[in-house]
Amino acid sequence: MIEIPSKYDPSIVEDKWYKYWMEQNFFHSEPDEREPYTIVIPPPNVTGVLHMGHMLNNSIQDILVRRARMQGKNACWVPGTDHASIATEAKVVDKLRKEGISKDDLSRDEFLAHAWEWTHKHGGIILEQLKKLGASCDWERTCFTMDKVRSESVIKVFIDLYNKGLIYRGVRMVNWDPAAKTAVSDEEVNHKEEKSKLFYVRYLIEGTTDEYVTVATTRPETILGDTAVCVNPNDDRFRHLAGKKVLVPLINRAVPIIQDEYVDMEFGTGCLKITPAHDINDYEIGLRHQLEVIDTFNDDGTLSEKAQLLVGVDRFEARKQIIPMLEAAGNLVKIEDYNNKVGYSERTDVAIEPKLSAQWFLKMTDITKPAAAAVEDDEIKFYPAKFKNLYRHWMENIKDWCISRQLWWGHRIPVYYLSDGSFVVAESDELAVEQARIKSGNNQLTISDLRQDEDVLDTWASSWLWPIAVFDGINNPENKEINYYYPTNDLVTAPEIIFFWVARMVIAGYEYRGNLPFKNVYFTGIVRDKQRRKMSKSLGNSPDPLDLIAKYGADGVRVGMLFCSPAGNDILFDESLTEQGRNFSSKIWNSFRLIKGWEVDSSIAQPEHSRLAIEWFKAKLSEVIVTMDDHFDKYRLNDALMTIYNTIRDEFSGWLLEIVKPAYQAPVDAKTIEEVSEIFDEVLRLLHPFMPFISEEIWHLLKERNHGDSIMISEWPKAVTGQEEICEKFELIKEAITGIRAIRKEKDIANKEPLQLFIVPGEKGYIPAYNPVLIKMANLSELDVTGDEISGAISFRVNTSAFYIPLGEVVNLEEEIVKIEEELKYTQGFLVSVMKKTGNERFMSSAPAQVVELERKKQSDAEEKIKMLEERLLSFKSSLN
RNA sequence: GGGAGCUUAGCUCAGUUGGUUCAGAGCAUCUGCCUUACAAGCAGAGGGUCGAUGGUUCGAACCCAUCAGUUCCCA
Repeated sequence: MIEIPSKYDPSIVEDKWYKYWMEQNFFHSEPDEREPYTIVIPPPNVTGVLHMGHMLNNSIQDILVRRARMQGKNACWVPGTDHASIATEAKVVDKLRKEGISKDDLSRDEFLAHAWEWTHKHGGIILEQLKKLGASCDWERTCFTMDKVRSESVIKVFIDLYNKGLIYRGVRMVNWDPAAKTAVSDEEVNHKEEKSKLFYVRYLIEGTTDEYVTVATTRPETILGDTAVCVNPNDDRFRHLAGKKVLVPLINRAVPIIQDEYVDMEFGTGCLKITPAHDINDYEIGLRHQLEVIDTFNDDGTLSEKAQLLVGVDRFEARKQIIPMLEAAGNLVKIEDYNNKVGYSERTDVAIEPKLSAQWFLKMTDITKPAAAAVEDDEIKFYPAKFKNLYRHWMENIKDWCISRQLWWGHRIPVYYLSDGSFVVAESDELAVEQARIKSGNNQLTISDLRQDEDVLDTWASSWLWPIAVFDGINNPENKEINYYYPTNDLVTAPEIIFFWVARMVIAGYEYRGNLPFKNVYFTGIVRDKQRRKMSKSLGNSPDPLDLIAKYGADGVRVGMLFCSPAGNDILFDESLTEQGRNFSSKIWNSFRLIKGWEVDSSIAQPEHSRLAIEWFKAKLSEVIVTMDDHFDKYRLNDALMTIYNTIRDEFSGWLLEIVKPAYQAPVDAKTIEEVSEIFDEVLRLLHPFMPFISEEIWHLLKERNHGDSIMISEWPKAVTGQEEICEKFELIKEAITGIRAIRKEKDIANKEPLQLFIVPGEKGYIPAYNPVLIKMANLSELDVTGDEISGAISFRVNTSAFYIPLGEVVNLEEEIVKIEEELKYTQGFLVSVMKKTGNERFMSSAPAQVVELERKKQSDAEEKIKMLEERLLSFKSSLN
């Protein structure tokens, strides 16, 4: 026999089996006649490293994929990475800066060479880390959002949308990130409440020497770009100013006083300065009144030449410096404290500057319609469903999507400008030249006469195609793979990217496949620490997942994370959870060691108690399978895990193995060991999706397997129906055993010491056939069924049967009486509550028949039990006298 | 300001179309055990007016209203 180590060592076992699975090519999928089951990974940033959020998210995907595979489906989990334009570009810029190289000194191609070098060096580390977790991805299918196929897909889609008239170029107020020097989408702006100041500044009315209007502003540095002052036309206070002009402080530019209902008469002074270049509302007012737009900022957030003053000074520094200047000029009236909301860039965390610029937009109003309906009608199901509301709200308030970014790392916009400012849109330089020649009528045009748009596309403009593009469904819409694997089944992601990614994938799915991209979306929560703080590098509260795996095993970490994570709820992670996971591994391992250590004697017959226990456990297992399948169907993975956790710990180890366990150093019969091994096999299969490694290890040790066998391709167990009665009966035996254990503990009687048991059977609660189990588990020397009252015995009841353990003088009769009186009181109270219903005509007539039947049964049971208790009480009392 | 959600045991959460005295799980706590698989364990136990108030109903943790607290999203 193989030597079984007393401690389970996950590190050796996990590496061994992952290697085996890879060698056997178990993760790889090809289209065939089986039902497909597909998941595409939410591609992590190519240069990212694994964090706790990835651990949770990918554990869940692996659980789903592994179960589907065991169910006989053709499971395919496509891995890959995202080029993450802003994040990656920022990292590369940072790295170059540390080397003393400024991005501004590099050409586009030089910079991209650095970026690719960085990508090749750090790219894909995260995918290697996922292997440690046990992720059963089809690695042969690994994709990257900027590889050849995906890039071609993105460009093709841009051109297609442009040709459909859905993409347009427009000068708009965008969210400008002065650190990254790019526009970002509305979704990438976080608003934060801030304590700031409200500055009251007075503007001299032109043609007077001492008449002023006073405005209130939080951004005095933008005064230099003012092109009007605005009041509400209904505001009597300012009626006399109509048609006049004021002088902008410090620079004395004359600007008109205009009237617009936008102005809130209650706020500030009721008089608003208008800076169309630097505020979205001002911009719109400017459009209405045909105001001049003066952009006083550079791309990096410093003041530009047009500001005239403080040129080159950063916007925040300029705010500080302009105050004393205004004061000196006599324009500052007062300063108040004020709370306002400021937008910050999600990527760089600097304050967003509203800025006018030419950008590319995708019209969203029409193409979102099928996508909105799909979720609304539950064609795509969200788990938990509450996120439907969020999705609907966004869809209903959708704005055009700014898809251009002023970056180099990404998919360059396939727009080529001619010298006259017109442009063509084309997939390649060659095609662009061809089109440009037609457009201009000049056949001599070459690529050097064209200038390609400098901008790249928003990262999400590639990831929204992900479920299609990984199967090359954009470039080759009729290929075998896309037709087989698409639509995918489940998407596992975070609610925070429901707009960025989920919604847009649905939109793209309908636009390019005429079909949904996935059927179910499982939203995981955010991994937080015990104090509910988000896990982050800067807080240092995030453990390194690989350290955790090394310490507790991947299996331990997987279940540890899942223990506390119902769908959509944040998970409050604590290392004690992984500890619990590891302890569970240990428990399973020891159960295995126990049965493996038994000596088998094929000459002995199977004891009755073993037969009964095995019969029961098989029945129990059917119930467990039904429960687990139900949990899986509802995506309640933590409940499914909890079910198998309790089954293994309590039912399998605590009851089954304890019952069939032979006496010390005694052998076990062949039938029992055979059946228990089969049961163990089945239990391990139910466990496998959650704990792939230890289940595989024990599965192989359990019996002789062939090379190429694996639990991961074994069959997911199926339930047998009609097992309820066996389970119910067995629960009564457990109750009796527990009752005896409680007495042992109360009276301090060691388990070794055999006890006598007398039973006064009632209609329910005692089943003679199970005596062998009772005798073994309660360590009984004698079991007698009697009609007589037992004196000097301590008693308890299961249903209407009474159990007595004679203990002579130890027994305190009065205590027994008190105990019975309490039970009686409880049961009587119960009966009263039941009779309230059965005695109520309206209940009897209006409640469903099933409920009424149940109540009747409750009533008769309770009445019977009361009768029994009263009899006992009477006889106890008489023996007391 | 607009929208959505949440409030159940010390903690994290279940509680499926109202129907067992329905108040539940895991963890934590307490008690007793190193019982020859497992102390990373076993056997037991305690603990909640289901945020508050009112209403609907034969019946409410569940449905409705109001209030309080709290979280998130959007502007």
